Amino acid sequence: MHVDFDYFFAQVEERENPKIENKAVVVCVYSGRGNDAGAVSTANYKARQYGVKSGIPIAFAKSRLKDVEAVFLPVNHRLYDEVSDNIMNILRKYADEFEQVGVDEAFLDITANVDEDLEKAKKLAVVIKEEILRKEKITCSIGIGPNKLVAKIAAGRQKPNGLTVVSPADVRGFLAPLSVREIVGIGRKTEGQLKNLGIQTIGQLAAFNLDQLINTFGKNLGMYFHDAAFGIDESPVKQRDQAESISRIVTLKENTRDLALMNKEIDELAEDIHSRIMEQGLSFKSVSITVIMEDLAIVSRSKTFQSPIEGLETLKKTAKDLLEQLLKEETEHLVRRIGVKISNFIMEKGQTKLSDF
DNA sequence: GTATGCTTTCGGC
DNA sequence: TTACGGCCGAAAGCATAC
Repeated sequence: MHVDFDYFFAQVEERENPKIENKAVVVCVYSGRGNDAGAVSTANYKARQYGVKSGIPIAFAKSRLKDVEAVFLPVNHRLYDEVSDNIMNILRKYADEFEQVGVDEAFLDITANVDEDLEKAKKLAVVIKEEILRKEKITCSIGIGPNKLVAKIAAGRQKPNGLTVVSPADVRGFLAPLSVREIVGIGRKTEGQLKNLGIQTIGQLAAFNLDQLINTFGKNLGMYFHDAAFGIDESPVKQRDQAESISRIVTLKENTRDLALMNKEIDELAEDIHSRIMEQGLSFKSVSITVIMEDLAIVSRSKTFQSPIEGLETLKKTAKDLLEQLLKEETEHLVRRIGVKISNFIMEKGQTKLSDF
């Protein structure tokens, strides 16, 4: 089973203030540059009718909604995290195995819980939806299928407040008309390569010769695509207890190439990230920086050490060195935003286990 | 030729 | 007319290993 909370941040805001729920609700990340500088994080369905969606500039959204009753709100992550935790705890109760994906999605293995009975599974989904609505006043869309691949695609078919059940017998027919892009692992580039082979739908992918797929994509990917087209996916629902990376990014007050100024920002970002990792008693092997230029081009650099990094100072120095090197290579533009990321986590001595690592 | 791991970019929300 | 966040994991590309 895959559960997806509907237009999550905006829905939480509607819940907090029901007066706005008939209006367009737009949750925004303001960059601090004044006016309406910033981007839309999420919008409710009323706003989406006017083309307002995640990622577009706030000023653009305002212009699209100028003739509509609309509410623009700043993101309140603490609130969304709390509601998310509450809902995740409801979901966890019903799962043999539970896998949270981000703040608003989860996979539940319910095979044993419903005795492999699809009717029971559907009833369980209704119970779950009712409990989440009653306790947290939030709707979600649920997909049920024989595996994660099918369940996730199913959850995306009917939104918001949807429930889509795909029985093993129906899997082929359900998938056949859908775009290959619905398959996790097929992005824009792979979609293009498949199109060159005359493949656009999952049905066409299923009908395609396996050997030729392997010739084009290699054994691993070729077999994965072939299986996926038939709705075959053995990947387990697996608890994730540690994020794979921790990052922070800021928008600078003004575009600049002043290294000293940017180094000060890096210090702050690094300190913040470092304090979070220390709380969890983890160390890390990789440091990355991301720079977004004035033309919004994104450039990044990273460095992986052979053994875990201990100190905050090493993190800061590594990030600053990466930035200096990057700016030597990118000499054309001013810098608009700057970010620091750590990954490749290693547990400190004395801890038992870090799953997946 | 394929697998693996690292680096950089992409894309969802 | 233009407008532009912050975070995460996935995808893509490449080098090297087997």
